[in-house]
Amino acid sequence: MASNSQFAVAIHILAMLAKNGDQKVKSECIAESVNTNAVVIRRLLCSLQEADLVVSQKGASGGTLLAKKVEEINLNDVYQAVSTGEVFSLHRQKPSQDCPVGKNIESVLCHLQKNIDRAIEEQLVRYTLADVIRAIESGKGKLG
Amino acid sequence: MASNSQFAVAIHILAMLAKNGDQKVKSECIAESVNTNAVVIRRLLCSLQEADLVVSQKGASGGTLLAKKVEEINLNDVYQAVSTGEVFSLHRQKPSQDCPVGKNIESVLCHLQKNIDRAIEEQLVRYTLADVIRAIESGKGKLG
DNA sequence: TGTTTTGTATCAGTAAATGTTACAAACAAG
DNA sequence: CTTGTTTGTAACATTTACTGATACAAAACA
Repeated sequence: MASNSQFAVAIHILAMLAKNGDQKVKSECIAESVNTNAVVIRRLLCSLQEADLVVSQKGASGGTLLAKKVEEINLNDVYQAVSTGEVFSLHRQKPSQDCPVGKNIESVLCHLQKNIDRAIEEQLVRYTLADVIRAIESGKGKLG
Repeated sequence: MASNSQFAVAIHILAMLAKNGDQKVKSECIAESVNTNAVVIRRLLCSLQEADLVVSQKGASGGTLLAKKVEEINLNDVYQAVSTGEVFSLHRQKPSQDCPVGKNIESVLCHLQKNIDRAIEEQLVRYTLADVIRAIESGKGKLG
C-alpha cells in the first residue's frame, strides 16, 4: 500500500502559510496551489491544528495561520502530525507459532522498525520550515 | 507510511533458509510458517534471487538455499531487493506552476526524500542476517 | 440576518498489495 | 522416457488505504 502523500502536502500547506505571514489563507486557495480538492486540505489542516502547528478560524474572513515561527516548526513535528504508520508493515497474518522462526520474528522486526523510525526522526529534526522556505526561494531545492 | 509487508516477509524467508543450512526449503514450507499462500513466497523469492541472495531449483527435490553466508547478507541488501518505492510519496497531481511555492516544492521534497532514504540505508547496513538469527534465538528480539 | 468558511460525514473512485487458481517449464527419480 | 514434484509466472479476485467529491451543520463576521 503504498505510501501516501500527506507528508508532502502538509509541508506544501505550511510553506504556503509561511509565505503569507500574518495573512490568513483559505483552504480553497491552498487547494489551488496543491492542485487538489479543498476538503483534502482541510483534513490535513485539522491534523496540523491538533499538533498546534496552525490555527484556523471559521466564518467570513476566516482562514489559517501558522501557530509558531518558521524556525520553531521542524519537519519531524510535521511528520508526527500527519503520518499514520511505520516505514514498513509487519506480517498481515500472524506467523505460525509452531515454527521457531515464526514464533520470534515479529519481535525482531518490531525492534528493527523502531530503530528505523528513530533514524528518520533524527534526520527530520534537522530541518525546520525556515529551511524549506529558503530552499524554495533559492530555486534549487537543496535543503540545509 | 508505506505499508507493504514485503520487507518483513523477505526477512522471515531468509531466516527460514538460514536455519535450514544446506537443506533446500520448499516455498510451501515457508508459506506455512509465514501463514500465507505459497505463490506470495515464490514471488518474493524471485526478487531475492535477482539480487543474488538466494538460489532456487525447480523440480522434484527442488527448493531454495541462501546464496551467501549469513554474515554476508545485510538488511539493506534485502530492503533494496524487495522495496518498491520511497518512504513518502510526492504530490499525486502536479502542483500549480503559477504559485511560487507550487513551482518549487517538488524539488525540495525530492531532496528531502533522498536524505531520508539514505538515513534508512545507513541504519539497515548495520545489521546482517546473522544478527537476525541471533535475535530470534535469543527470544528477546533485540537486534545488534 | 445573510454570507462565508471551517469541520466533518459520507460515499465514490483509484491504486497497490495480497490471495488464489491455473498451468507451463524444469528437473529428479525410477 | 515417463512420471511426479516444484518453481516461475500469468491472470484474476479480494482487500485495504488513500484520494476526490458532494453535502451540510456550526461558527464567525459584516
